[in-house]
Amino acid sequence: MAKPAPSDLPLTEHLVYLLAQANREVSRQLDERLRQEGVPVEQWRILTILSSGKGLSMGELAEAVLLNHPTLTKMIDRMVSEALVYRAQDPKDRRKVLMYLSDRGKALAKRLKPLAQSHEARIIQNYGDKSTNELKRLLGSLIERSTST
Amino acid sequence: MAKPAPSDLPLTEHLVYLLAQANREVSRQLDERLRQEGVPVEQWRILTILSSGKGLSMGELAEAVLLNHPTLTKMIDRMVSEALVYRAQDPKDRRKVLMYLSDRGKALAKRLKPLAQSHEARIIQNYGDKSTNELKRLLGSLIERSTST
DNA sequence: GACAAAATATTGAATTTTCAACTTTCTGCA
DNA sequence: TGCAGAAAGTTGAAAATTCAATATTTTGTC
Repeated sequence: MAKPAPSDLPLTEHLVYLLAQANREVSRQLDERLRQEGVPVEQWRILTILSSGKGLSMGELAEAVLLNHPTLTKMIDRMVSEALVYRAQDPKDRRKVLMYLSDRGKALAKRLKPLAQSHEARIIQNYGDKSTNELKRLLGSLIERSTST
Repeated sequence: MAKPAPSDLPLTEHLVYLLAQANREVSRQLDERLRQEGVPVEQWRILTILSSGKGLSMGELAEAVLLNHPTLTKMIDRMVSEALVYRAQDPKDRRKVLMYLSDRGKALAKRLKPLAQSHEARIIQNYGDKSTNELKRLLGSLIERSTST
């Protein structure tokens, strides 16, 4: 038998472990860059997604930035107190809160963009354009299958 | 130009985002299974890696299970109080602490094994053997490049 | 139209994680 | 040998996250 039975899979060969390890490492590298602006990766995601200018509800935002609702609420509280974002009530559905970037938030998002860009570029440079794209493709389709089922 | 400049990359196409998303989703699925034994994913990693029987120092363990030192110390404190693991001083280097599984820990690790195995099997079943292996290969080599530089 | 159930977001308490500082032991070198 | 600095692990306080419970608004149904 060439491959060990799945039950004998060492920790480091589980997909769930490899994903955690790769995520940790790559996030840490981005974090290092963002640190010069004092922004954690989660806030970078929030700032980036809100950059489109379209107001997002807390629910949509939580989903998009991969945070649970209460965690997001508190992170947004912090960002509001730093005047990076603001809340507005959705006129169509008054249960909803729509989030927008303030001018300060927009300016910060703009400063962050080249940092994230150079991070991505560095990965591509080290790892290869082809591998990177193939990896992204596989991750995308894994996510698609996972979140639907 | 077929591809947008990297600076225009939407959030969801950044590698760092795709990794976070895939990790979150796959970890959540494993977590669901482990929940029946009341074990968080991090403790599953600890129990699994210590299953070999070889004592690991806190430093080695932290590295292996992707946790910072103080976080690991406190998680081990909890596991010690549940009598799943125990500490022993390394006779070769008295600064070091070697961690081992107790009988209770070994029994728990044994019960967890099929849960993790069936999780992995389910991914392979949904996603395909070929894609899964290719994804693992790419993640492995990304990690290799990332952690060395 | 009224009311039960669902959807949205927040809150407060408890748990967990992180950061910086500390203790102990070991290593290298004068 | 003795001592300065490095390595390993822990600790306490502060910060962040999570869970369960709550408040408000909307939806669907009779």
